[in-house]
Amino acid sequence: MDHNTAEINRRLREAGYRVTPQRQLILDAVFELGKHVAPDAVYEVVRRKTPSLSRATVYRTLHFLTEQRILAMVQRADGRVAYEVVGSEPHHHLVCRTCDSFFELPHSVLRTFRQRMESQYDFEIDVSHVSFFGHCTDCRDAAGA
Amino acid sequence: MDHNTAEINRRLREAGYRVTPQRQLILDAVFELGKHVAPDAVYEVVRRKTPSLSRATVYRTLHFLTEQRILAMVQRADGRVAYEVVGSEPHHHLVCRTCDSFFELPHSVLRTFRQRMESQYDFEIDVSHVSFFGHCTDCRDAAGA
DNA sequence: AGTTTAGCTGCAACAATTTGCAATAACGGA
DNA sequence: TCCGTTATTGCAAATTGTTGCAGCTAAACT
Repeated sequence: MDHNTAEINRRLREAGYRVTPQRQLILDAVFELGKHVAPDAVYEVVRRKTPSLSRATVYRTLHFLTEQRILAMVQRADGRVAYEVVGSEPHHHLVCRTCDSFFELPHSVLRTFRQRMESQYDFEIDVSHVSFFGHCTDCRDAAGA
Repeated sequence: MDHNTAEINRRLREAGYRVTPQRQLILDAVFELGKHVAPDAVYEVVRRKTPSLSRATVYRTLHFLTEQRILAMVQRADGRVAYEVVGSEPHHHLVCRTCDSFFELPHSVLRTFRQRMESQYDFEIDVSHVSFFGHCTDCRDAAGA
């Protein structure tokens, strides 16, 4: 896991926020855990290093890092949310409502759509991550059988 | 509020489910409350008529009616879910992450996108309702000032 | 109308998430 | 390096959402 902590810390401080050990631990945990990380999974990881760190801090920090565009909030099929690190290239997901599996889509599939929304409605879609829900081949086959 | 209760009841019974007073009350409440209805708002309404009706039943019924495609689950900017009645024509929303306001989009904006996902990935997107998150004109102006 | 039976509800315990508040500590300036 | 300001944390309580289970009742059949 090779994220540029210094750069992120600089961004936060520049915006008037503080870089606390809790925030660093939580961000490290999300990096370590990879994609679609649930709040509880983060809590389990950070609590091993710092048992005093509270659940409330995990939730608040995940929200905070999302506001700062360091993390992206992703919606899971069951309605709960998960998080992942905002990479250099945005990408999107097709999430199966039945089996909860997901497929990645390149950003390009939304590029023209986004531009259209911006010119037509003057609304700037946050494309760091978009999830589409539906049903994958396998589950459709299983249901239709 | 002029929804065809008889037609919905028929559909449910035909599928082997029961039409209970609780389900009717809850569906009426969603109709009455309009768009993007939160579970708790439904609970508050139905509890006035039937105080014994439990929160669990509200949540379970909202899920159930969503599975039956009578309601659609919509994602709010804060990650929580809300519900609305599935109309004859699907539509979508642009939801502002800052002020939580939303704009309706006609289904046509996703028609070709959906077809592409189906032919390219064999994934059938559930288009009864899709939410895009981002920032509206006003909030962008306010932030950028 | 009475009986059956399987779907549905209420309760209560539990899990997940948010919030108020007092104590703490990051960080800029002396 | 110490200090003061104020963002941030931890705790505990409040909200919000889920689940197991035992009793209830809608719907079908007679």
